[in-house]
Amino acid sequence: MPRPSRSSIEYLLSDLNAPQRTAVEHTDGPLLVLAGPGSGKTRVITRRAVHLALTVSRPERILAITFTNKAAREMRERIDATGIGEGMTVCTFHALCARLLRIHHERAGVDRSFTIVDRDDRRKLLKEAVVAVGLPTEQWRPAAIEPDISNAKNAMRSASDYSNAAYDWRTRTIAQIYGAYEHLLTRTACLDFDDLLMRVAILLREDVELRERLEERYTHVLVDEYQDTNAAQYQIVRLLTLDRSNLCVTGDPDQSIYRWRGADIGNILSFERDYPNADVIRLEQNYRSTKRILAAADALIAHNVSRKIKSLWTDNAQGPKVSVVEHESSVEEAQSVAAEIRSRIEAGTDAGEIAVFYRVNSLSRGIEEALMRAGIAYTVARGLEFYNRKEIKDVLAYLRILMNPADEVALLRIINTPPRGIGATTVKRLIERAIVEGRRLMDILTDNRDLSFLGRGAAKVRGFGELILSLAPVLQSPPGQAVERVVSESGLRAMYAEVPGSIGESDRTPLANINELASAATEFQDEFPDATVVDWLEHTALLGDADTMLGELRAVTLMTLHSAKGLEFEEVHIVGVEDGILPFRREEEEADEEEERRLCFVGMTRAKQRLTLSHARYRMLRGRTERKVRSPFLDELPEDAVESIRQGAVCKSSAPVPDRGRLPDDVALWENGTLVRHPLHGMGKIVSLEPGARRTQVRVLFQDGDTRSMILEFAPLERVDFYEYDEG
DNA sequence: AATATTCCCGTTTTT
DNA sequence: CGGGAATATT
Repeated sequence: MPRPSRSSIEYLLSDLNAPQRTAVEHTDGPLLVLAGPGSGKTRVITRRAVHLALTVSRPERILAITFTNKAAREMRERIDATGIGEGMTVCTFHALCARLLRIHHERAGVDRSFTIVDRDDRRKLLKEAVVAVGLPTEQWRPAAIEPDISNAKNAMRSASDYSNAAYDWRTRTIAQIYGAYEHLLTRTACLDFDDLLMRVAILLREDVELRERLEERYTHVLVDEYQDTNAAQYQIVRLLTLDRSNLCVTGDPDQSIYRWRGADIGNILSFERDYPNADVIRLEQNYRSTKRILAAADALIAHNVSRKIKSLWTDNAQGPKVSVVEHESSVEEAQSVAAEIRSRIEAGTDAGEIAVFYRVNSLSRGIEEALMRAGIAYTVARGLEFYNRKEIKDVLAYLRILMNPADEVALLRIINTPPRGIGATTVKRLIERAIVEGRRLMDILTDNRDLSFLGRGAAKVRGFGELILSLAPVLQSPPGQAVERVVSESGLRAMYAEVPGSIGESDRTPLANINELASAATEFQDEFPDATVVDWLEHTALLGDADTMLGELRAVTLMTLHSAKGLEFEEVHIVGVEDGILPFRREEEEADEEEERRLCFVGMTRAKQRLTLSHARYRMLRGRTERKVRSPFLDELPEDAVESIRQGAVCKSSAPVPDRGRLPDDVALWENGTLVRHPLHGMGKIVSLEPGARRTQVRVLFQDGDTRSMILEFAPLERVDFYEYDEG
């Protein structure tokens, strides 16, 4: 370990302001860092970790916990860059818990080979639980009960706790389902995301010896985004720092936007009560936004009551006023945003520095259409991501079943994928047999016993059992090779080789995705040479959506206000700032006004230079045009930082948007082989053309060798003549 | 077993 | 309006 040299510590502190420096140099006892947006929080937390490692502790004895993989990775990289991070534990809550449960599975009472199930699988199991309890799944939809059970777990309430506290018909029924669900999880040796936290919280509470051992190991614990911790996470943190209290939490109550997921803003608000001798440091200088943007955001959030007062300030320029724009309709709003973006790009702003935020995903469609028409490249950061793709889940299911033979969800997923003639009836018989004999489904398949009760299906099932047995050794090989073998020997590769790939914006074929998964596994094994398949599976299970979406494309980014947290852009447009949308309100329900205000605050503070909030008088929602009223939040913004505009002004002053939303007149002449030019991809040739009701899907082979599919009505394609093509 | 059709439902989603 | 899932159809 390098000695704490004077120069390296000087270096750590050199570019920090006074409160940042105090936070970094603080070494003993509880510390709360209230960090406003853009105040250099990540810098502080990483420097602090390194500083501790250099002075009063050692890297191996420091634990830094984040919420997202992205944050963990970022912190890890920054720490590594100092050369002093080796051996430090930097990970997400969930990764930490998964690791602890894997190591201490016996004490925790979980199967050593447990599988971590994602939301889809959880819903499948929930559905099965509803059926098991004998209730109709239409009335007790898994998606509707899921939050109840998830919240219960986040609050560390077991099925029996829940049952005891049940107060009406609905909660009593859910208690039953919860019980059945837990039973299923145990039988299939699965844990959901919430279990990871709850189990560890309980383990630490009950197992004093283990708790003491862990606290002994980690002299200092750092927790990022503390405002988003739930009860289980609170317990874990608390129990890890019970004696020493060397706990540093950073966060911002004003950016707590996950209450609906169990986050308890009270955890950060009452930190000083929980840790009476806590020091509190406020990071109030903002390095991101202009004075006006900050003033507007600050005035908005000042309307909240449950918060800790901060006085945000910045040395940055005054900047242009924040625009509040009223439009007649949502269509005009979208067009106006597109026009504004276009002129900003023409003026030299990098498209990747521009973002459009909205409260609900359904608002993205209109924006997308307008951007398409204007020929502006964009990406939508949406929920459906890589690891949720069917083909990916198929591959992973094979590995899961090899690791955890009790994993019925995985087994049922692949028993007939690729199709091997094992139909619904056969599966049903197998399940019945498993229940009757009280054995695992998998054992019946692989025990090589009499399968004659299956009739015609017997041979197929036996074949499948043999396939699984023959694949078993891949668990011993490195992840990359394991994936490779599974993909080829299961027949998945052959199966997906024939699928042409989904039509739509994504040009990735399932096969390409599978290959990418294989290379991801190989990369993983290169990075961690000792890693097993089990390690890699765990890694993938804990990898979220947000991790894959961050493409470094030079495109305008569209995303929800929630996913905007932690990011920053030169120019931000927030659309649909209307009562009922932001703040969001459901019928018969009250809006959580303070949380919605925080959400708006988060969105506004993402902007560095320019910020526009817009609303429309009429908006098409769920196929109906609704009358909309501007959000009350808009009236909370200070007049001197804001400029209110009625739709006309902006639209007229900016250049008209070229309307590409129509087919070219000579579309009848467009056919396979037609030569085209695309502003981004250059010359190409149409290789397929499928007219649809509203859209004509074309695939174009470009000169760079790539084939891309696009919508003829919207794509900025130009027809070119043969001789031009030769020259180009 | 794969495809067509109808029906239902509708926030946000770090892991 | 549009996606997903459950059902109907060949």
